[in-house]
Amino acid sequence: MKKSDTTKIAADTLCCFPLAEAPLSEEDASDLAVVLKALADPVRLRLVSIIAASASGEVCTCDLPDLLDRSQPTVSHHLSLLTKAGIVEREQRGKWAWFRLRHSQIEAISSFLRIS
Amino acid sequence: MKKSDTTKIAADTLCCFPLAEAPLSEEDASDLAVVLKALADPVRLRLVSIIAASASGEVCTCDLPDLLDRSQPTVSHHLSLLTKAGIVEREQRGKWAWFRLRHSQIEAISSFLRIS
DNA sequence: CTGTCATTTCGATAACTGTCGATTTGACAA
DNA sequence: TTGTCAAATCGACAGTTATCGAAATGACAG
Repeated sequence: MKKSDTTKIAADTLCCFPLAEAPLSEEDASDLAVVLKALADPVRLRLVSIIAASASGEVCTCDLPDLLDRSQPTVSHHLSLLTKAGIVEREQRGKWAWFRLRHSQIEAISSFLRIS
Repeated sequence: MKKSDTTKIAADTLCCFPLAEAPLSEEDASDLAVVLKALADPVRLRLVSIIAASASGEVCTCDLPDLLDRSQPTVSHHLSLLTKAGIVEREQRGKWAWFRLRHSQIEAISSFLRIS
């Protein structure tokens, strides 16, 4: 995959190299680590679970600083990482931005780990 | 869960709070992040894939510095993190230590993320 | 075009993480 | 008990990451 494509990191790696099939190359491992690192943070896990658990499946950025007890720039930073990792997607609607999960990417991670 | 139990971090959290069910508490999110962080590193991903892909399902520590191109203390450090996160388990056999995956923990992570 | 308000970017700082050489600990054989 | 070799811990350092206030950018209404 191209290193320059930052919007769907490792999507093709996830789909093509199940964990148990063969030892990962250094490059594939690095790509995958980017996606997993995006999830492996308490604030981002809460962020993802807030979106996942919301009735409408989407959340307005404007509510997140309060819900997460973090400043607005910090929330923006975490949303940016999740977006780059392809885990959430952003939609501008009127004055505010809304985020929803990219279920396919989360499912891809889940499948990748399904080795038992 | 008890913070002091470092050998099976978040195993009960993983089993009981699927991602989409409700927003994670700060504490649950921190516990989960520990497990995901253990996976979210290129060296540790390669380590896990090497074990998963091995015919016998286990690997001798003695081979790992060469396979991973890292020093013995560095490999030991990564193995320690994976063990604390409950992702691998260690068995002393004669002079060497062998590691195998704890499939249940990896499957737990996989299930936790299965929200689609 | 201008003002307002949401969001990102910048800059700085503290905390965390990966890495390795050196040392210590630990298991086993004789 | 002692010697040998594997593995963990220690100490140090470089690179990364989370965080926030301040400033810049961007979207929208009038």
